[in-house]
Amino acid sequence: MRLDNMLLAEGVSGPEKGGGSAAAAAAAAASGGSSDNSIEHSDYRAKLTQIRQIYHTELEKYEQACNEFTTHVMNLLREQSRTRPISPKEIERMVGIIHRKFSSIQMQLKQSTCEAVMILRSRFLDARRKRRNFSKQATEILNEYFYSHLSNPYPSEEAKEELAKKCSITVSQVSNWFGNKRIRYKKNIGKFQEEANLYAAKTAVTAAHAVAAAVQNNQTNSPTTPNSGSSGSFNLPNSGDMFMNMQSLNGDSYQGSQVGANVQSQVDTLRHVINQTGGYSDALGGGSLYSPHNLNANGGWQDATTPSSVTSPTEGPGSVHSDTSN
DNA sequence: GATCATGATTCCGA
DNA sequence: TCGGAATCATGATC
Repeated sequence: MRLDNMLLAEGVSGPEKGGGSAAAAAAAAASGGSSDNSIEHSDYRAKLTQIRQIYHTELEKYEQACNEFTTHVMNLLREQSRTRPISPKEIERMVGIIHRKFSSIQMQLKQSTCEAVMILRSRFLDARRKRRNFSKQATEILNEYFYSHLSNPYPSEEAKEELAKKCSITVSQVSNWFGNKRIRYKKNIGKFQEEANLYAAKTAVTAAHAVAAAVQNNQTNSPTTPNSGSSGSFNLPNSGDMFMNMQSLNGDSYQGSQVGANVQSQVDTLRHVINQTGGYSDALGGGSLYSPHNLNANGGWQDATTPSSVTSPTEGPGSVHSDTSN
């Protein structure tokens, strides 16, 4: 029954018209539905049609053989009935045996056809074989998210869905991408530095605006806010202190508020820009402009299992930022 | 065709 | 179940 269903689903058995179209549609869906696969899909359909033809030919042959053999046995029994009495029940039993034998052969045929289809599918539709690079836009969106959430590059389910929608890929592809990105970034931070610079610079203006707005907002709400001497402008030469100020802003004045949450992610980017402007030297960086400050001593991401808004990304063991104000 | 980049899969541990 | 790590398989570039 399962074999029948599968063959039906694959378009091997069932009505001839449109045979394999469902499978071809599945193929299109599996490979992202891009039109550049149409040649391969037609190839797939051709092979499927070939399997279908062989299956039907063999099936017909078996049915014919079954009928012929049944007739032959019936004739033999008829001849034997001249010498000994043969009951209709015996004839029925013999026919039953023959049909069972042939149906088991048919089952084998179905099984091997299924196998052939599975092999065909794996060969043509295996995602690994059909790997396609994401579009430039998709990669940019993913990278922007990654580098702007560097302190905690673990998007929530909602964020993954949002990214998937934006990039026209699946949620699992987003998960794969972040999995690969995290591990490759961690393995070779130096290699990704340039990329990080690019995306950090891209979002720097936004970050600056967000932080400036936050600072202004903070000043409006509490005029006696400490560490707010620069009035919203960035004091790059002393960026270590400035970052502490931002930490203070984020942690003290805006903790728990929506603004604070937004600023937090922007801060990651901004910190990077600060590093790039030469105002921040990293003792652990080994000459690296973009220091792996978000990785803890064990090589894991800081706060990997806790929301980034709860703990400061630069706090904790191994942080070289924590006491620069002294 | 060698090499690198990258998306997907698998295995394993927490 | 999720994420890290290793690996595979394919695409892109030279």
